[in-house]
Amino acid sequence: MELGGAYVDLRLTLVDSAQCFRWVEADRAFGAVFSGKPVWLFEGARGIVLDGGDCAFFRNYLDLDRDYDALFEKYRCYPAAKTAFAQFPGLRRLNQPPWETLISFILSANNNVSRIRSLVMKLSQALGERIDTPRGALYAFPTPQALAGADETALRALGVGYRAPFLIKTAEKVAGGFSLEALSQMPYAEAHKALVQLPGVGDKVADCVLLLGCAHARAFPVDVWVERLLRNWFGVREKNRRALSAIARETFGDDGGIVQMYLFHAARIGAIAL
DNA sequence: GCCCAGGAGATGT
DNA sequence: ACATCTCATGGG
Repeated sequence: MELGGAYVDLRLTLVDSAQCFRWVEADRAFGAVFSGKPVWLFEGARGIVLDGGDCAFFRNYLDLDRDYDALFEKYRCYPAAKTAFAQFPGLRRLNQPPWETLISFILSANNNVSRIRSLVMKLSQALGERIDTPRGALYAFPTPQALAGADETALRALGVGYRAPFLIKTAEKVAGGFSLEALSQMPYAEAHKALVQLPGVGDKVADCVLLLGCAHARAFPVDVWVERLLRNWFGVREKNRRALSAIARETFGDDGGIVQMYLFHAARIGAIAL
């Protein structure tokens, strides 16, 4: 089934941009499990082709109904942003399920991208349902119940280290009724305040979850790369990251988080100087 | 062997 | 409120 819409660079969007850590590549297609069903995405002659899964869901997942050309126009007055837009055509902000975004970014704290991906894969293989497809085996992301019931020692054996109790306690809260779905309906500030109540979730992880899992495009995560970038390209003087994020939200406004994604990736791979 | 990684939590001031 | 320490692990 063809999704249509603008050009999407699947490898960049699903893997290399480090928004998501659970897609596997096989035979020029990208596979994962959603709602218990295997899904493969690949680039066809007339746009993205979806094999399995719901068309409307993946149109939203890939943010296909957003006008990125209009967004580029809106923010091209910032030289760093203009450069990043030109470097990465086909990069989209993913709208992921909030649960897997939450757990993935708890794992991201003080960690590197290749290891985050390795941990997400190991978690899925250990605690998620296996589904065999013609292109190979896929594993579902562990459910809140599965993770809440996991043994801390077993999680540590997978390599998650000191984050093991964070994962279990947060999973217990979600399994116990903490509504992640409600976050997308709240104002940004209220949703952020609710998220940082969860163990292992600070300001930065909360912003990643809001931006990539809760449709809050104004959320502006500030990590080491974005901090340097804001100081050197935008002359921001604030000392701590909370203040930096607040200034960035005021500066960039409603779609600032999407700009952040381009800036982060450009900074991380060295495409723009810091 | 050392430094770093899409930081967060605990503690001390 | 703000600065400083510690926290596992393995990739580069």
